[in-house]
Amino acid sequence: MFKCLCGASIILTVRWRLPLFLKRINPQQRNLTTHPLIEHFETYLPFNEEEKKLVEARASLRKIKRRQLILQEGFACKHYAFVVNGCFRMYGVDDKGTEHNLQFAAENEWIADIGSFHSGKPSQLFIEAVEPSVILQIEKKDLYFLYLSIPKLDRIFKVIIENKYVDLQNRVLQNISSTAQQRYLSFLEQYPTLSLRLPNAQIASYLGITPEFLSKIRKDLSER
Amino acid sequence: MFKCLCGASIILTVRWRLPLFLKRINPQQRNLTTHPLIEHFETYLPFNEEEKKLVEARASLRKIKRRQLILQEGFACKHYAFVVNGCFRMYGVDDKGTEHNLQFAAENEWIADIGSFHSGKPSQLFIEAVEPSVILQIEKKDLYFLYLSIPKLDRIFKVIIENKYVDLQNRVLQNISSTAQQRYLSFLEQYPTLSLRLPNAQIASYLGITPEFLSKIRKDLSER
DNA sequence: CCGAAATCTTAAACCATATTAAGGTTATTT
DNA sequence: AAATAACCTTAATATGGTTTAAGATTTCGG
Repeated sequence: MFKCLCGASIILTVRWRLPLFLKRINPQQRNLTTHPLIEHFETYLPFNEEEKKLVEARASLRKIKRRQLILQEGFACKHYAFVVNGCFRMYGVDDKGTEHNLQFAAENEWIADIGSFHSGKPSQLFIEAVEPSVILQIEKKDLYFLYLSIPKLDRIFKVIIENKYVDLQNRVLQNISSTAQQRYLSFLEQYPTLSLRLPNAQIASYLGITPEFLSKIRKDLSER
Repeated sequence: MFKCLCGASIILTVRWRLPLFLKRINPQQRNLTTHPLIEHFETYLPFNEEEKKLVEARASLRKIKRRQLILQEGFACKHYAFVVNGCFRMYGVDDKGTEHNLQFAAENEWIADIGSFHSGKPSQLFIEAVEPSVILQIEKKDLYFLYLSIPKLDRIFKVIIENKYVDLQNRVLQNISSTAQQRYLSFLEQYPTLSLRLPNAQIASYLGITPEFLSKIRKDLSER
């Protein structure tokens, strides 16, 4: 039940009300009895009532339109964003103006430019909603406060980022050792639902190839 | 002075004696008054005497020969290794038998297959000493004990891995957006000392190119 | 429901990098 | 110091992937 090292079981309480527009966006997909962030944290370790209140008070809900940016190159990354609903991409732009997708984040995932967030320096990256989305965002001072008042959050975020690190490392290994076709096939395998939600051009950008070449790969694959 | 959020200053005590062979390997490079791991941790947060003893009791020093493996594909990764002296590479092997370097780790860096370490599952990776080296290694049960008895270690390792994550993310961005020449130049810039210690073939493998092509890149660069 | 915008596909020419094979140089071991 | 192993370079050929340009299809906003 828990993603890390704790056997105790949890009793969920009905306390938090999801705004209407959230239900409209995706009415059936989510259990509406708990605050999404608490639900997320409790997949790692249990939280008591006081801790839950601390978290809820410092996370603010925000609705994001398709194509809206929540981080722009040149600005510091001010928030950690937890995706309640929808999907985002984080990308960099090279000198020719071409975008390169570094990461996608859908429901129950975090997205932020971690380096810029902690250093306060201008980011080199963009984060854009690829679907109409809802996030819970936490400001730096609030997250730091939460780390101090709920020490197990250090543990939880350590585990979260360890898992992201492992994924990223596998991606690097793939990038330096496989052909584009192999990378595309493992993307489909690793992110089957994402691959249906995203335009192919976005997937191509993530794989480090042109949309044209992905098109060719898809043709080759379908002809077998 | 500290790498994270704490202003207090530290008083170093002379308590730990480095074995002779370590001084032989690299006599002048390191301050010999403190245990290397404590020194490392205290660049993040200060440790009291009791905490230092806990850490020292659970880290074991190990001397590794050049080309010796400290992790092999098919075995679980049993230790977190902190490099006191020397240099390691972590690599995967593809179906053709070609090795692909994922990461190097020199003095004061950690190296482990984090996924395999936590899951206990067989690793797909190798970790090999590229120089005669000395490490301090911590077993899983000891590290988990330390996490429980010294909670700030959660914080410290969270920050360590956040930094590694940011580096890795930059590498992914480079891989999907730059030519091999650009990647080689930024490798030289980012790791100037490593680039002198490593054989070019190892650097090529890290960059995801063949040694022959790196050779051509170096020729092109020298002809300008 | 329409028009505009975004997305997907095809194909030819071109470029970056791999492969193969060979010879030359530098370290390590004995 | 010699022998061996590891490492580096060169060059010809082959391949994976890009570029460009154009047309076809789908999606979205009004």
